Amino acid sequence: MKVRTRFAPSPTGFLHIGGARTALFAWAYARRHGGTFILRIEDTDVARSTPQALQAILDGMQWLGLAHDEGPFYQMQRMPRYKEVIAEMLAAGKAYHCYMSKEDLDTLRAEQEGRKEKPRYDGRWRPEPGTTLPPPPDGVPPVVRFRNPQDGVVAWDDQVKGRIEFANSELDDFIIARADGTPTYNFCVVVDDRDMGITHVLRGDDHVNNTPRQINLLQALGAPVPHYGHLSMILGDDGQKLSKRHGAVSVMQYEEEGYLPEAVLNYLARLGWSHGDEEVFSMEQFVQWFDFDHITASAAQFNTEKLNWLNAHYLKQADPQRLAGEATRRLARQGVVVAGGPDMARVVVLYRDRVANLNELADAVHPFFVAAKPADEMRAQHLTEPALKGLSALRERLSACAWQAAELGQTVKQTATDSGLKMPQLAIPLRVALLGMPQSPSIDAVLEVLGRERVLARLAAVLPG
RNA sequence: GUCCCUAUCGUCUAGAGGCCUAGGACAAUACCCUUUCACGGUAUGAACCGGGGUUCGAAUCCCCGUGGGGACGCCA
Repeated sequence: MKVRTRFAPSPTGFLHIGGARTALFAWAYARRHGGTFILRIEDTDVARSTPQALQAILDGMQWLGLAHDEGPFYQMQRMPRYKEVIAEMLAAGKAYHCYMSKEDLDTLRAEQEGRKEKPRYDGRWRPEPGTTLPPPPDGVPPVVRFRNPQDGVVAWDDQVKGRIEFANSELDDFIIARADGTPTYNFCVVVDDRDMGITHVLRGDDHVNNTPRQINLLQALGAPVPHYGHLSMILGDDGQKLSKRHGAVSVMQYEEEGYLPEAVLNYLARLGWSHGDEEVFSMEQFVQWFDFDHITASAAQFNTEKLNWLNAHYLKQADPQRLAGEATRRLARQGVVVAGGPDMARVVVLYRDRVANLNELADAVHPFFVAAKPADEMRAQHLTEPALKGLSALRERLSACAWQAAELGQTVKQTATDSGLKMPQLAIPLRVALLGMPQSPSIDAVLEVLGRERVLARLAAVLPG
């Protein structure tokens, strides 16, 4: 059987970290088995769905590189199909019209809750042999309810949680079409999963309770039941549940914050799934290893520090041209133009193993392109009389020195000695003069990359006279 | 309230009855490297929710508690 998985977000918000992980796992499973990964947009909640949200989801998927093989399919475009199936079910007696009003339903629920019972529909319009239904009231458009089995259990072997059973007596005859004729979620999912030939459904474990209903529906339709795997939720850094109000952010926010997609992907893969002690791996490797046996059944807390570590790791080995492009773009957003400055790819190599994200990289690289006037305090502390003397001597030698790291380092060292200064007593003021800060990568590399012209000019700017 | 899920270091996890004196990673701490700051390296501390079973033997299996989460919509 050819594997077919799907990711089925509803466009009512951005793609958050939990959704991204679900998509990643479904994608990886399809890839792993040479199957098909399908994107389906569950946009039947017209009131809450927005084109912006849809775009945000598409952007997020693209940034992560989770390409779908089929779709996107839109449920709103499949209405005729749903109505067709509803008509079939009605005709076959697998579903029926229910004329109970919303108000009556609410009272029923209130009563049940008052009696500390699980609120559910009492089946008053369910046709049963031997009972006669009241005549349908005039002018009340009915909903369509699924005739759910009343006895026995629904069970499935969940790919991540193991066997799960529900007694049919716990379920009620849920609505599959509203009074206005539009189909409801559980029904659309079932028709789609069937029509699209989905073999493996991977989704958040908030859907566990929908699964028995969907299985019953599938069986009533005579459709095969796919394998289900319910992924536990991802909690925030503080262990709290993620919500719009609290901590839930778009995957695109990670892009903004300077994370590399491969770091986010690696982190997400490892959050709730494992392959022995492996921590750092490529998506190619992940796809080869991915299986359902090693998905964690319990909720996982998001850990930004570990993501940061992974991001720093991928930054260290990222291609300089790529990093240069990112740094340039991020600087441009701050209105900083890098054209005419030193070679960005070389500057970036100086910093890629010292920063944790692309924004830090852009900040670190900034002073190479914009000469920062050292603050007065910094001047007073570092650009002292003897230091300036040393810098002056150094400037002279630098104007003639061969422009190559080893040579430059030697020159600085020699100048320090000749000026009666210890290395840091000259190198730190030099950093302050050049970059406006007392710390930097090794001074010879900084000099080399900055270039003679700029070095001499920046030294001149701090030297008296 | 009812039903369902879940429980190993602070965090992510390894562990499918003896390989466990419970392993790895992040974080923490210490030291080393670096005549700057980082990076890096080495080392250390740190956990099987509780109680009952089953078994020669249980972190692993079963039951009961407890904690955490989810669902109970003419939302998805």
